[in-house]
Amino acid sequence: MIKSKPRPTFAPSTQIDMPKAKPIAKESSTEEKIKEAARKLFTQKGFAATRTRDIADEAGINLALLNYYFRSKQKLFDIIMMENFRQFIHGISFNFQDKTLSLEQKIEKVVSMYIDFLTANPDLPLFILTELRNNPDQLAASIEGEIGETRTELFAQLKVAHAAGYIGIEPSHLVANLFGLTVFPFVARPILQKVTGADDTQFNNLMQQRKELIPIWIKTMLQPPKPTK
Amino acid sequence: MIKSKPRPTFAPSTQIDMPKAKPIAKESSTEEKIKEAARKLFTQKGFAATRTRDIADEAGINLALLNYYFRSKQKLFDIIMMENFRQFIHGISFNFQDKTLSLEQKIEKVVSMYIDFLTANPDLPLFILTELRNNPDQLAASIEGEIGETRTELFAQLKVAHAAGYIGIEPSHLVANLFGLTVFPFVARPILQKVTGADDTQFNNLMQQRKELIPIWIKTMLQPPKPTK
DNA sequence: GTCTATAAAGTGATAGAC
DNA sequence: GTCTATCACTTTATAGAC
Repeated sequence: MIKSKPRPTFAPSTQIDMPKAKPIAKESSTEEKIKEAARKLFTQKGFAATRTRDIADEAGINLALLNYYFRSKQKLFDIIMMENFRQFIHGISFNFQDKTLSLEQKIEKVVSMYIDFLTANPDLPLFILTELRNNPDQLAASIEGEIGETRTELFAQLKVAHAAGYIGIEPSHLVANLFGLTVFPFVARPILQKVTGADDTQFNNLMQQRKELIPIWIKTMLQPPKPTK
Repeated sequence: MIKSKPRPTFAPSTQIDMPKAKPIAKESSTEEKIKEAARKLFTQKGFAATRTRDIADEAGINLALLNYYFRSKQKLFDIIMMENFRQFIHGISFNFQDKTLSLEQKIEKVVSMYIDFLTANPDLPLFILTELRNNPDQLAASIEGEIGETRTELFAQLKVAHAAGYIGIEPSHLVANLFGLTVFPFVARPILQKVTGADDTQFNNLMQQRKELIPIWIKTMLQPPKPTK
């Protein structure tokens, strides 16, 4: 049972469909099959290198159906892009908003959660970084909407803490280091495996180790400068 | 004075032209203009999103000339790709082969040189990472040729040093951290600027600071575990 | 060497039958 | 809702004049 979807002659091109609550949870509808195929290919190869025909083949349906459901390649991409991006930053937002956790605890949680997430979605960060460079402003609003308040507040707190000498690192460097240490290995995975000679299993083991190691390294950076003895 | 270039009917498609020593250094020949235009567009937008017409326009010449000189979009791309990649890893190779430097000194030099290099070529790392994911094996040989011996040797030394307890970090993590801390900020620059609120000048200042900071952080990681007192 | 014109193939999107 | 057939346009590449 699939809902009918009228095709507007002039769809407002700026509007992006938000994911709707599905009335039937388990059934993999045609619309959903197309979206999953599109997510796979767009995330792996990017917008320009992905052919709509390949998406249709991957979904096991006809090319015409793709346009029937999503009207255009661009609109389908916008939906995937938005969902990928929300997923990518949701974990940060979620953990950093938890006021019962100390800064160290927040870092531990975010690192651990992110390493699991990236292990399961290895192509996502490079996709985000690439397409975000192509649409510098499209996602400004998206970032604000998802983590705007938390970001502003947390960043202000960190700046105060640094100015007062409680932490020995500027917040900008802290953010760069936290995500550099956590995300970069997944982005540079092919090079790293080549350089270190690690196979897939060894690589995953190394990433698991980093759940413990990164918070230790970050904590050291956080320590205020020692008083000259 | 531009050299004539016969067009073979069946060019071996796997062969990639190596950069040749130019007899005339200063003159910007048509061939060179095309290459520079191609480098700019390919590096910014990737292979699939770049049109040969755009390259021709950017170079100020006709589309037919591009094919006259480089035979096909793919061959032109292969040349740019190879040159970009060699440039990207040359600095590492160069500094790590200098046997008069200690490990700490090598790290200082590589970080400093790389931050200047990435500041001048901000689009290069994302290009390398993206296109390298698309051609996993094409560059395996290239890495080996450029830094193969040095890599093997240095990595073996680090493993011995770690096993003997002289350094407190596994070599794989050291490599991941060194390049994560150095390269990642440039790759994630749009996000970082949004999150930290830094403008372009402030961003560049932060990167300059990291020339001093990253070696300090890395040195801390290198320290062997303290004996339990 | 450089151009204009055009071939040849690819690609997004639609019409219309069922 | 789903399909086949096809249009309209883009893009790479070549032919041939100068």
